[in-house]
Amino acid sequence: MPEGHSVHRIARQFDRNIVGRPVGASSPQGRFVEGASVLDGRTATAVKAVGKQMFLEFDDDLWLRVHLGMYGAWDFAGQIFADPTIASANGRMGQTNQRGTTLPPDGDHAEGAADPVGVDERILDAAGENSLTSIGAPRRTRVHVRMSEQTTGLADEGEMWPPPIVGQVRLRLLTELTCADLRGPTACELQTPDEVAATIAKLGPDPLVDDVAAGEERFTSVVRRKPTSIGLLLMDQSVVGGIGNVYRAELLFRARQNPHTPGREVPEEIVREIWRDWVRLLAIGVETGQMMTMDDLDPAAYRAAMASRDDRHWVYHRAGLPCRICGTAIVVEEVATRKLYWCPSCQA
DNA sequence: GCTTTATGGAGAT
DNA sequence: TCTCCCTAAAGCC
Repeated sequence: MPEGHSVHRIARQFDRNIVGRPVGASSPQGRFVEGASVLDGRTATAVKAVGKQMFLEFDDDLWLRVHLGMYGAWDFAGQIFADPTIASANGRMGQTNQRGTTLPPDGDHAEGAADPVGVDERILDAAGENSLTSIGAPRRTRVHVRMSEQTTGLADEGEMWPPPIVGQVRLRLLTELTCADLRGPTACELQTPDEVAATIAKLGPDPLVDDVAAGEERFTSVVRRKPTSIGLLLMDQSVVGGIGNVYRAELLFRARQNPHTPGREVPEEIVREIWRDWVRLLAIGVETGQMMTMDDLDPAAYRAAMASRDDRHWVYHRAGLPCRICGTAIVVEEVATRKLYWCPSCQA
C-alpha cells in the first residue's frame, strides 16, 4: 500500500530503467490485453508521479496511468540501474515485502547497516537474510524473481529471462534488460494528454510536483474553509496529494491535533505546520523508502522503536499500546471505512 | 488450510 | 454511508 513517497520512488525507477527504451508489453493475467497490445513495441518517453498516481508516457502522446490502490505493486527484475539519489536499490516497490534477490556487483555486499531501521522495502536474498545495496553512485544491480514451485529445477539463480510469471500480473513491461511487473492496481489505463491533465487537475498539491509555497497556500485555504474534519481532509486527494492512512495518523499526532476537529477550526498556523511537516516527511520517505515519522525522537528511543518491525510509528497501528509521550492507550476508530489511530490525551 | 487484513478510491444509494 | 474492486501476506486454527 503505497503512499506518495513510494510512487515517487517507483517513478524514479522507471525513469532510470524504462524511460528511453523500447518496451515489450503484455498482460499475462489477461485483464489489460488490449492496452498492452497498444503499448507493445513503443518507447517509453517520460514518467511523472503526482500524489499516489504514476503516469508513463509513450510515443505518440500515449500515456499509461497507474494507481496502485491499497495493495498494488510493481516488481522489478533483471538489470536494475539504481537511483543514486535514493537509499538502497529496490526490486519490489510498493508493498512491504520484497520478493526479489539482489546480487550486489563485485561481491560488494553492503549489509543492513547501511540502513539503521529495518526496512519497508526490503531485499531478501535466497537464504532469507536481509541485505541492502549500498547508498550511493549509480550501479547495476541484478535482481531476479524468486523461483516459484513450478519453475524450481528449471532454472538456477537468475538464469531465467524473461522471469517466470508469478501470480496475477496485470501488465508486464520488458526492456532488453529490465522487467517490470504490475500486480493488483486499482487503476491501469491508457490516457490522452488531455485526460492526464484532467486527472492531475483534480489532485491537490504534491510537494514534489508543485511549488512548495504555493502548495501551502492552496492547502491552507482549502482546509480553513471546510467543515470536514481534519482527519478526513488529509486523506482527501483533492485537498493534498499523496497522504495515506499512515501519514495521516502520524502527521496529526506530530501536530498534536484531534483528528475530528473541523478543518476550518484548526488554527491557520497549525494547518501550515502540517503542510510543512508533510513536505519534510515526504522527502524523508522518498529518500529512505520508509515512512519514517519519528525522526524527532531521541536516538536511543528511536532505535528501540525501530527494532520492532511492526511498531515504528507514533500512533499508527498502535491501538491499545501506551502513547510514547504520555502513556495513554492509543485508540483506533473506524472512520469512513479506514482505521484512525490517535492519542486521546496528546491530541485532545 | 482458511480467514483476515492492508499504506485506496470509485460509484451507487 | 455502503458496496465493490484489486492481490498477497499474515494470522489463526
